[in-house]
Amino acid sequence: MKSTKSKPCEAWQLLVKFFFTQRADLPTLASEFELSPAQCHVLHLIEPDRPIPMGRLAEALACDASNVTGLIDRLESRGLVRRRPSADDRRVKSLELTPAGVRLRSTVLERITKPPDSLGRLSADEQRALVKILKRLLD
Amino acid sequence: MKSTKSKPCEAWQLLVKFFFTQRADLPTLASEFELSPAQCHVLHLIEPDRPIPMGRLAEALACDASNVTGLIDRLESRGLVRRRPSADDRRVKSLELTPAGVRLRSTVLERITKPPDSLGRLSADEQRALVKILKRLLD
DNA sequence: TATTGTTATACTCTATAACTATA
DNA sequence: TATAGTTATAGAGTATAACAATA
Repeated sequence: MKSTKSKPCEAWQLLVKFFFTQRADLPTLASEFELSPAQCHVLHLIEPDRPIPMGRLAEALACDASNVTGLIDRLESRGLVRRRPSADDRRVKSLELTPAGVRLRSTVLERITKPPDSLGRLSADEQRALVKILKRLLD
Repeated sequence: MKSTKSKPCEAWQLLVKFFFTQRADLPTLASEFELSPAQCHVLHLIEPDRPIPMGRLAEALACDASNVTGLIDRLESRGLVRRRPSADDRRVKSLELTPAGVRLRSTVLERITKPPDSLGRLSADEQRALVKILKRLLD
């Protein structure tokens, strides 16, 4: 009952492990930039020059819309994000990164998994294989 | 400036994306079992038949030890985890899953990334490659 | 009427600091 | 003195429900 039938499981067990490892690291990493894990997540989701309505951000975060208000309040008060009224529908507010937000996002994303350390040990072939596989997983 | 020099980055960018996708999914998934994301994390870290001192769990979660008290209080009150005094050092309390905890952990871990859906589309070779790569990344 | 975002409320998660009981 | 876990406290994250403005 050890490694008999569970061939397809090993891969996902490792992916789960990777996920939880990253999850444990995120608070420390985020605090380097005085961000919370959730704020990092928001920064990741708001791409530069791609305004996103608050409701769609809530969807992407898979959380209630009421959270987004406070989350964005805090990021906006730090000058990282802006609320912009939508032209089409005056109920909708779109979110966009400020220049400072764009810079911080880029810094955080480069920092979040340090490619030289772990990925540098992969051969070019392995990296290509990994990219191909992850693309399929995320499609 | 699209795919010129950033060969090693694509892999980690995808891993980051995978991580945040999973992070968004976790609250919904956890709530299926009336667990919080943090409780899922704890359940993942306490392996069956492997008691772990509270302090070491705090380390693994990369959080302050004071959190673990409340986190474990709630899991213990649901009968999923037990506190056991350590024989060597009476200050230390070790944590272990109850039978119900072991069962729930297994269910949650099977559910957390549904292997048939995304991983099932990978060939055996790809799965082996993925396992090999992830093992290196996590070592 | 239905929808977008906000507010009010309550609970969980989290860190800091002070405490206890052991060592 | 130092360490393991707890308690007290405060702030952030989260969901639910009720609300305002707009559609």
